[in-house]
Amino acid sequence: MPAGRKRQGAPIETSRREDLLRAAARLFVEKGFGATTTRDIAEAVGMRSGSPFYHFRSKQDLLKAAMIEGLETGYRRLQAAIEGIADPEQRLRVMIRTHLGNLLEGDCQAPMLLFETRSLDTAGRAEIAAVADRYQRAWQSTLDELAISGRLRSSARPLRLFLFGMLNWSSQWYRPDGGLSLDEIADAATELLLA
Amino acid sequence: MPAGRKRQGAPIETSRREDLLRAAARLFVEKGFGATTTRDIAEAVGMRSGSPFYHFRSKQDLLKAAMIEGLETGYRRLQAAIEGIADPEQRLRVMIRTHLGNLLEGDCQAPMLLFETRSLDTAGRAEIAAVADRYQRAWQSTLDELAISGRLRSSARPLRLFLFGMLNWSSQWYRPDGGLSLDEIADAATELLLA
DNA sequence: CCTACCGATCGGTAGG
DNA sequence: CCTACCGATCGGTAGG
Repeated sequence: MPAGRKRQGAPIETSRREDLLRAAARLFVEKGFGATTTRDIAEAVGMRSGSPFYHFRSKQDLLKAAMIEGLETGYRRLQAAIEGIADPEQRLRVMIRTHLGNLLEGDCQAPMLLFETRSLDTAGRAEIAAVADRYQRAWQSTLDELAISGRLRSSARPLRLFLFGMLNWSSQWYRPDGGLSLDEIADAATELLLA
Repeated sequence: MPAGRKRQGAPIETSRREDLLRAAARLFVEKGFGATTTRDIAEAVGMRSGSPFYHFRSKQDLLKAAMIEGLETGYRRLQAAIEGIADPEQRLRVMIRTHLGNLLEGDCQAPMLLFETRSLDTAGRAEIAAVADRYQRAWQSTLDELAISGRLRSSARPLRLFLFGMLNWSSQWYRPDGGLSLDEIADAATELLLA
């Protein structure tokens, strides 16, 4: 039986809701949305089976909330990282490194975004797409800037998609102890793109 | 009610088993393994709920069989496509194009391989990894050949991983009517890698 | 491959 | 947030 249950009232644990979001993200990535039960999630944070529904209306709602929170965190980090960087080459390098950080150092919310959008219902998918669009626009504008001044290796259309492929796929093979640091990966990807 | 059920004995439908494999692959990609029921799969080929278990011992078994079949088909196509191509640059180009074909023109078995290995049990995962290894080795040897003669843009370690990222990620954005053909994607990816 | 069925599990709720 | 619970669904099986 879970020994970690605490009395209420201790001000040290403010946000059980966020505990649920993080546990859900991790489990959805590990086992998939369909194979994760709301009981798994409850148990992961030391709750009883019915209690997640005090915080979220449904399992779908939990998925959607975790995704939106992940996207907004990632976007905030990206904006903070590139603030004030005028040179587009340097800005791209920082964006790539930050994106890898979002993906590989976070709490699984970014990988979940990549591989569980199919589990969202139609309404949720539209909501996510709107938030994701902001993230994409930041990239497109930096890439456009580089393309205009001829500093990209190729201005062909699929370049941005190739870049996201390279970076996002790393969530499938990256291991923290794998002998390849995030900085090294970021540098190699940047070099491949720049002329 | 499904109108498509047929009497047995007509020699035209030999392989109900393969129908199941194809339907399962498509559904696993669309909804995920956990969210797909064996009833969904049965219905997709016009069977009753219990009948898939005449062909496969379990849902896990169905997943494993579909993956192994997909891998072997893909490997056969790759070998057939590069047979007799001596120039490694041209060979790489053909491999890339063939891989995209496996991924985007097949019957969903390749995309399933990319995104549902987590749903396999440990034994199945090991079995798949062994078959997948053969596929990877074909790539590595061509890339090595190019690296030695200095024809790769970068000989850094993550290059093969970047390449698979670019290609595999296309299963997330490619649309047959999207104005970008498989040949164009393949050419763009090849150019990005070659010096 | 169908019929008929079982035990287990799951998302979700009422009431406190 | 827990207790206690419900209806529905699911993977799988026996017997033909």
